[in-house]
Amino acid sequence: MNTEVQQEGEIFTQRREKLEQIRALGFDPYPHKYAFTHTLTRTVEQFSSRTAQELEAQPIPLRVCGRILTIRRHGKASFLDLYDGNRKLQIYVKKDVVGDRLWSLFELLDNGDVLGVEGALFRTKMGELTVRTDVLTLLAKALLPWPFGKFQKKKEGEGPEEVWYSSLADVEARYRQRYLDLVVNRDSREVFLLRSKVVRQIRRFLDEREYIEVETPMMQARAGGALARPFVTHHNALDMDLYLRIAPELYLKRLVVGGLERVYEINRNFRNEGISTQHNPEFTMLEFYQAYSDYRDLMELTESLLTEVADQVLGKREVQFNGHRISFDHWQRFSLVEAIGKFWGGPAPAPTPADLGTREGVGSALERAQVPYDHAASRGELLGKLFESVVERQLIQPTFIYDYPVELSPLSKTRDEDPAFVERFELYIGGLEIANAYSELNDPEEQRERFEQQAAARARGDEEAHVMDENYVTALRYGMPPAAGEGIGIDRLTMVLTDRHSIRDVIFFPHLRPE
RNA sequence: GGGCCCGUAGCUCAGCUGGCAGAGCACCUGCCUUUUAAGCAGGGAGUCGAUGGUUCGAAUCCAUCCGGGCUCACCA
Repeated sequence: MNTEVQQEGEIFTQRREKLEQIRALGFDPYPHKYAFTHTLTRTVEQFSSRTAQELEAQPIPLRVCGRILTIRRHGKASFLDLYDGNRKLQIYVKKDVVGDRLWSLFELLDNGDVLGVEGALFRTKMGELTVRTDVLTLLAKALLPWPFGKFQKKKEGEGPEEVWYSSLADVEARYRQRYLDLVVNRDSREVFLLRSKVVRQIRRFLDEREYIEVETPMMQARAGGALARPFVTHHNALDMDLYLRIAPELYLKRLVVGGLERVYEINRNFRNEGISTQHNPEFTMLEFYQAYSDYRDLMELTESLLTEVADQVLGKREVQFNGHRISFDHWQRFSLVEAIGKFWGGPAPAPTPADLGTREGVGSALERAQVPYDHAASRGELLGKLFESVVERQLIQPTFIYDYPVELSPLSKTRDEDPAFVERFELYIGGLEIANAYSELNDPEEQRERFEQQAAARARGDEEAHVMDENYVTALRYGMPPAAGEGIGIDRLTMVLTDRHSIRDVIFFPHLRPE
């Protein structure tokens, strides 16, 4: 949309003239506060069962406020609807009652204006709960028109009986002018209210288990803890480049070394990579660490956590996502190698664990699945590639995939039975990667070697390889208790719980303009 | 970055085999003191994303650019 054209437009000019007329009448179009007695939502919910007779016998005086949705003018008496983003309430304004001066003000009101109304409840002939206005107060004049659409009575069922349908459909406008979207698209508001509840329930769950919430640096001298390209910024006084963090992991584990045995952080990570319906350059991650535990404990914890979140936030354990019915009562677990065989979609027969035991075997499976791959890559890297292309999108029901190749996991502890693999799992729901967790590598010398291998990969041109972090190795040399840690993508989890298919629909202000 | 699609009134869109720029909602004026998608009567509103080209004539055809959506690749 072109904001300049809109602001030079006819409606804007008309409304500015009305604003001047309002001032000329002696009203402040932008007063400081309004002492309401009831929210619109509370008014509707509390008094919706009162009959006309009850309201007449026992008048309920109140002051309410909200945004004007529509005005139905009838000469010397009019109706308007106020809206608080949740419920709307009808207001009746009668010239005889409010007097000439307030009536003149009323005549200068438009939809979108924020209004306070003092009066008493009654029911109209048609039975609608309505405030009969004694005093009306303009609380904020809207100079630009709101894209309110039509409204429609909802049929039988849950939720408010009326639903407003927005005429704001343009996707870019919905993101750029989220404030409009939040008011006119009821669904949008509900997504963000639900997201807030998800975060609150996660905090409650972890707090109940003796976790403490912490904050670690967003700007780091080395961007570690994940395999991704960072954003670079510059500190002028120190004259040094700093990186926006790609993960808080290495700092959280330093805290575990420091005796904070259960820590979590819910905060932003920044990754300088592609933008898609599943990726925003900044995204919110829950990351938590639990000492004296391994990744299997975290699988249990994750099941409990997400089941409780579903219970508390949705009130049920089933959710519709992308045309699938997802149940938080049925959790599956497969090793990565197992999953490749089970979900194999290429020509029969599916590769067996033995087939996948060699680099050549994995390479031939990739060829049969017609997946192009780097022939210089190691077996573990090829396994990861094969898993992503063959299995990932098929993981609709909550599924843990465990035991990842060591090459892909420089911070994870290897399995005792097979050091080519690490104790790591990822959780998939609805085809989305929701969580990533592992038993933390706490052997400082092995960690140092892993970093060196990553440094070698980086030297070969892999920009996403992990950087060496001597300082972190030093922390491990003081002895980190055995621990397991996990990251859960809050944005993606919200997508699943709200049936949104773009990450932009669960972030208030998503990044919009790619290069 | 590749592929496909889109950009016309404040909003949602039609018009696109070239020939006076349209509809609904919103807005303005008038009437209307229990309406509720209020009603009735009248009216205003556009750099057709931008630039260049073809043409007697371009919203329409061509090229380039800008912005957006979906999708593939990389990533969580």
